[in-house]
Amino acid sequence: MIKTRISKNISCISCSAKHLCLGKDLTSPSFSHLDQLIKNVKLVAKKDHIYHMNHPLTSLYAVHQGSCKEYWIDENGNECITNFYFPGDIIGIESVSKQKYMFYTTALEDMELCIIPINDFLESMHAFPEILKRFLAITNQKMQHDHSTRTGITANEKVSDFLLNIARRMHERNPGEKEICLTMSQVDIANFLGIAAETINRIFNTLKRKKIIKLKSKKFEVLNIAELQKLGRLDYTKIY
Amino acid sequence: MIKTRISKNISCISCSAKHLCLGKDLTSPSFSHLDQLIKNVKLVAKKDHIYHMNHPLTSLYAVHQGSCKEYWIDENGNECITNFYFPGDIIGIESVSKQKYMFYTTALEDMELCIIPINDFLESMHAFPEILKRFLAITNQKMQHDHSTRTGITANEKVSDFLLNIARRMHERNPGEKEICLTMSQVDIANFLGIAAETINRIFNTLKRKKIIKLKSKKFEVLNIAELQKLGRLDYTKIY
DNA sequence: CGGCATATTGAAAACTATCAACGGCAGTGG
DNA sequence: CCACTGCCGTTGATAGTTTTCAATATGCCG
Repeated sequence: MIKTRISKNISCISCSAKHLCLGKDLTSPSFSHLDQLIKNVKLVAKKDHIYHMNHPLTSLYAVHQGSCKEYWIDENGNECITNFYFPGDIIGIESVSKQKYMFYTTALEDMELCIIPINDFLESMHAFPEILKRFLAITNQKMQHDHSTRTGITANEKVSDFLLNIARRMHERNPGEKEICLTMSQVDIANFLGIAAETINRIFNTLKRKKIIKLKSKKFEVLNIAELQKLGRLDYTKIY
Repeated sequence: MIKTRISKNISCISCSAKHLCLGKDLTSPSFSHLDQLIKNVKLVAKKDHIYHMNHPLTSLYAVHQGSCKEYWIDENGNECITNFYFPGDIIGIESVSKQKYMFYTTALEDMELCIIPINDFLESMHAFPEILKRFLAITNQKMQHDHSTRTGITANEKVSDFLLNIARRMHERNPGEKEICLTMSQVDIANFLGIAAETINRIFNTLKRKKIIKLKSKKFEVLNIAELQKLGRLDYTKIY
């Protein structure tokens, strides 16, 4: 198993997520600058923290490989999951202006994260309008995404929207692959959606019975996307 | 009653919401620039639209006076309210990068809105690092705010968090006044929180019976803030 | 003074959480 | 290598919450 540590050498140019990440839409000088900004990779072992809530914000991270969950702890000690992140996602954005991390983030599997030093990055936005524009776009996209994960009202709607959200994001990252690995547990999904884990499990079973999804252990696949959208509540025209 | 129209002459310098709005923390050259950027005020009558979903984004708006609701319409024709805005709030932020409004917004009462032409404003961010910094701070604040309105799970938690949210924002705007005017209807609150209007009404009555709030017609007041926070779920350390 | 939107209340139905028990699987340590 | 342990997923029964439906006030605006 890998240990959490810092490693060197990484390149945006050869990254498989560059069509989603910070570098998207950047032209030559901006892109090169960004590529040079990211010098180090942080390796994080499954279950380890990427950062802790209230710690000073030193960098944003771009997920290069793996997945993680973002959460806070309520007054009763419950883990309240706020987001899941996958390759190409930037984590820490909501924490920039307070200069401290607003949440905890832990790896759901062994991860590789590109370190984006925050001060260098803020300077880059001033120097390169394209980078500013891209950052605003990512921020906007995050606002829309975070909103879209909270549209469902009933448990059925929430679960349907959640599965479609995951399926869509995985499709962006690997269009050829229909089978998705759900790296988070059902308990994690329950905490994220604010419903009981048993309810999640029962809805999964119903969806399996209706042949709308396939799910075995962590292996997940949407079989009938139209039907799943009908069960959900999300306005898909707003996302694409 | 006022008609929806454009009016002239407005000044950030004398605005009562300048400690909350775009101009907050700006020093002399940036502040003056911002002040000059905002040339016109849009007057919107109660129930009229400020903008329509999917229309091209021409400007952001700063609420100068009044309040409004932001919403979209789901596939069944239900109005899904995503936010309420009050003086000093900037509306349209989530729509910047797509260059079209992502939601409908209508006035809950007669309003005065400062028009922030989007192209001029984007240029200002390049020219004045302070304005960029302030915009990033507002964007961050919005992300945190939008998140904080979605932490509650049970109906009681949602209503408690909602009332505290409103009370806190009104206190920022008018610290001396304990009595708050709830400009939105109970049906609006229901649509916003994703629970039935009858449930809202019953929880309001329970809170009144317990002397935690006072509520008569639109006039609202928190009588026991500590108790209301206990009923809610929000982590208040993250907001202040 | 209507007429319509909003607020209120009760009763029943639907939904979801909770509690409890069990099976399977993976990682740990002997 | 195997037994042990703990986490995760599964299922049923029950309790609790919330929605829905229906009927009745209340209040505001023209």
